[in-house]
This record gives sequence, C-alpha cells and structure tokens, in this order.
Amino acid sequence: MGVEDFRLKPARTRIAPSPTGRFHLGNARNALFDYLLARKTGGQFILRFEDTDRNRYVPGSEEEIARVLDWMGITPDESPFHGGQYGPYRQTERRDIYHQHAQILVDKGHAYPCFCSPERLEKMRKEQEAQKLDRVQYDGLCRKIDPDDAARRVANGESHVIRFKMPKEGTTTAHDHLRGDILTENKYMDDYVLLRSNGLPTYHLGAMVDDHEMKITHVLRSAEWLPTFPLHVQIVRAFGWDEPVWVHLSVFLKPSGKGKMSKRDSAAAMKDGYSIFLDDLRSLGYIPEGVLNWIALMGWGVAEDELMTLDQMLERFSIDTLTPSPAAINFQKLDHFNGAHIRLLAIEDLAGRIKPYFTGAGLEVQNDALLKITPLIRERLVTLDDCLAFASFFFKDEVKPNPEDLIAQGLDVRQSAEIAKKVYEILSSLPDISHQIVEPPLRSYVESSGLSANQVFGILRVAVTGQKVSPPLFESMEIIGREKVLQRLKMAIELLEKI
RNA sequence: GCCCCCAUCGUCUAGUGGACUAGGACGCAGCCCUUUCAAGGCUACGACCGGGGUUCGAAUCCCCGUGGGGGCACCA
Repeated sequence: MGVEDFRLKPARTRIAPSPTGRFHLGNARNALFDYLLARKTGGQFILRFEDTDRNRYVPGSEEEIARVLDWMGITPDESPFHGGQYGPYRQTERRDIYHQHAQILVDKGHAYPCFCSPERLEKMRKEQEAQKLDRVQYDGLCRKIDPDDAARRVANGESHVIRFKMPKEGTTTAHDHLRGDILTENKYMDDYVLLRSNGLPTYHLGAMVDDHEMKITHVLRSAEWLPTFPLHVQIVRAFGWDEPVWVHLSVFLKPSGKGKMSKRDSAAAMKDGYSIFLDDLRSLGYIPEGVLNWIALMGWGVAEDELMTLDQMLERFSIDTLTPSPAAINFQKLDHFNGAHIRLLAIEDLAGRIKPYFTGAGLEVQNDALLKITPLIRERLVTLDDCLAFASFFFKDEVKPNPEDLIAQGLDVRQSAEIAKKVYEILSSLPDISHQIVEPPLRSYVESSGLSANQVFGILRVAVTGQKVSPPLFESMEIIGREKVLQRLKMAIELLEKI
C-alpha cells in the first residue's frame, strides 16, 4: 500500500457501533473514512462495541459487523476479535473504568449522584410538557444535595445515577472540523446521566472515556451527535483532557431526500433489490469495490475521476474535503459503480466470484468453460447474480425456449422454421463450430436470403441459448460446442413445427 | 414548541471575491457502434433558495427570511 503520509501525525480512529441492529450504510461510510484516515497517516483503525444497552442487544450483530468490515477490506487493527493493547474493546467489559471516571468527576465537582426515581422523572417531564415549557430537562433536585450526604447515601447502597453538572450559564464553544465553531448557550443543555443505576455508562460517558483511554485522535461520527456535542466537549474538558479532532459526518437521507434513512425504508428498498444493510448488499451480488466507491462519494467531494479503488481513495482522501450537508442516497449510482468495478476485475477474479452463484443454483460448473464465459458477460453484469440470467444456459443439458420467441420479427412460424432448418443445414455441414468458421457462411446466407441479420441470428440465439437476450452468439456457440448446438437447434425446429 | 446543523442541475458533488458562458458523475433524451442485451463513444437537457448589505466586482463574505435535516431518554 505505502500511502502513508508522514507529514501527518498518525491518526487513531474508531468506529463504535452498538450491537443492537444491523450494519448499515452510515456505519460503513464512517468505517471507510476512519480506515482511510488511519491508513493514510500510518495510524490505527479500531472497532469498539458500545454494548451497554442490554435491552436492545441483538445476538450475532457483533459477528455481522466484523464480517462486513472484513468483506469490505477494511479490517480493524484493534477490536474485540483482533485484540490490541488498549482493550477490552467492549464497553460491558470496562465497567470499572467508567466507575472510576465517574467518581473522578464527582470528586472534582463536575458530576453528582441523583437519587430520583424513573417515576419521579416521568412525572416531572409530564408536568413540564403540560406547562408547555420550551425545555424539558432535569429540574436539578439532587444537585442541591450536600456532597457528603450524597456520598453517604451512595455508600448505603441507595439506587442512583451519576449526572453531569452542566454549567447553567455562559456558552460552550465546540469546534467541528467541517463546520467550525458551534456555540451553544449552556442553559439549553441538560444535566445528562453519565452512569446509569445499573452501573453501566451512557454513551456520553462511555464514549468520552474510551476515546481518551484508547488514544483516539480523530472522532468521526454521525451528525446526529451534534445536539449533544457541547456536552461531550464539556465532559472532556471537565476531565482536563485534550480534545480529539471532531468530525461530524453528514446524515444519509432516504432516496426521496425526505427524512433520514431508516429501517422502515429498508423494506421498500429490498423490494427493488436494494438494501441499506451491507450484509444484504453482499448477498444481492454487490461487490465491495462498488459499494465502497458509492458510499465514499456521499459526503466526500471528489471533483473528477470518481471511479476509485480503495487504494486510489487512500491517495486522495482528506478530512478537509468532507462535506457537511445531508445526502440523499441514490441506488442507481450504486448500480453504476458496481457494474463499473465488475468491469475492472480480472477475468480469473470475476470468474471466482460468480462461480458460487452457478453452483448455488445447482449447476455443474466446468472451470475452463467458466473462464471463457466470464469475458462474454463481464460488461453485462450490474450485480454478480446477474450472471445467472445471462449464462445459466451454458451449464444446462438442454434449454427450453418459449416457442413464440423462436418466431422472428416480421415473419411467421413457417418461415421461421424454414430459416432454422437452413441454419441447421449450414452448421451441420461445417467441420467446426468456432466463431471464424461459422460466421462467414451464415453471413452470406443472410445476405443471399434477403433476411436481416437480426431475424436469422435471433432465431438461432433463442434456439441455442433459450433466451432472447444473451451474450454474443458466435462466441457462445463455440463454448457450448457443436454437438449441443445442433441438438438445441433441432429441438427448436421441432418446437416450431408443433405450433 | 425549543435547540442545533445544512442550503449549487432531479440526485451526489467541484467551486473558497474576478480565470464561471458555473465543471464532473449518476439518471434522463438523442445519435454512433452493433446479431440481442450491455459496454463504449459523442451530443442535448439541466442548478447558484429569496431579500438586503459589504465590495469596483459575489455562487463564493455578513445579516434576515424561507426551505430541508437532525436532536430534545438511566438509546446509541
């Protein structure tokens, strides 16, 4: 690879998904940019699971995330599966660390125990809403408790959470790399919960602590975090730590541009053969090169030469050229890039990737034939599974054309049958069925007969391939072989005569 | 309702005060190539949200609108 840019300090980046659902486009783009930045600077890309919400935990999602990253070719340098010197990389395995850090904040006077019950909070919120208050936030009841009293109650085992003591006055200036300074009046910020009553941290504490402990230099995350950005900056400052470079990535909008892409829309996308989930995209026949290129261009401004491999992206990537505005996803563009990257693959490579689709369909695949077929269909594939529609007939013993399709345009059944017979006559008289041998006599037949190439070759195509649309006819026949071609042609003549 | 972010072709974007007759890509339309379908090549259509400033000069800077998006949990 050797794209490390040593003018830049090695960056440590991370993707921190929660194993509560499936790995989607947003996650993938985040991971891609993380990876590019880390590689570009000779740093590390880390995978960490923020699995503190036990209620929403989905078994198997951790594995899916790791598998998808692998598939995309952006395997993390450190993760729960690969290890690393800053682990553990699962938040549920870091309880003590959060506990200690919450205590540090309490000791410093930046946080306090809150003993309010969920019921009281619920009631409080209802009342605030009833009063039509602009801000619905914690009323600060436990803020007033004497620290010694609070410590005693905690020691007695009283159920509590730890809240951040947000400054009530002044403004917080948070710096986003793409948007510049973002000023927020502190009165709009709540005393957020840092540590829950079950001892596990919320995102606000967990992510800040882990990013610091894991020496993350650049935090690339979704713009959905912007509203709590001031909080995060306040937490980091309360600890007295240096801030990472914050980069809030644009959110993905649904194709219509109306609203954020969500699970609901994924069902609709699936109906059209698309998905927002990477693992689905893989099984739908999309290749990582295409997917990567596609997502890279949403939220990253590349003026020209947009068709890029991962290595080419690496050469050009910079967080300075990322864009802050929301981006509507466009599946047609995914198709474009997927097809374009398929065309870029070496024949052997592509053959290896489409083979499983044939065998999966129960077809017996001969490798030498596959290698000859692949170049014929390469520029016709949008997704890998398209190979089935284009080339299954090569591996079948016989094809079953729709009799109607055997009738050439502008001709009737009888005429079509005559043509088929004549073509059979010509082919069977030839010693060989290679492209060079077959084409001249057929061409001269077309010319002398006054028919169009379209009509003659159309009949032959349907007869031999069983379909109206196929890879180039002569090359296809050569691969299928003389015997099978004649056999299929004969079958076609019989079909025509039966109409 | 309140807070925050964003604003160039239908979509993704280039553009950082004059080189803009606003560039590229996807899609769309047409043509060429052609045994089908593709691929490829060429051409067309297509945008600076509005109003005020600043300036000799604004897509580019500032303000106000408007529109879009996000967020208001012991979820992330």
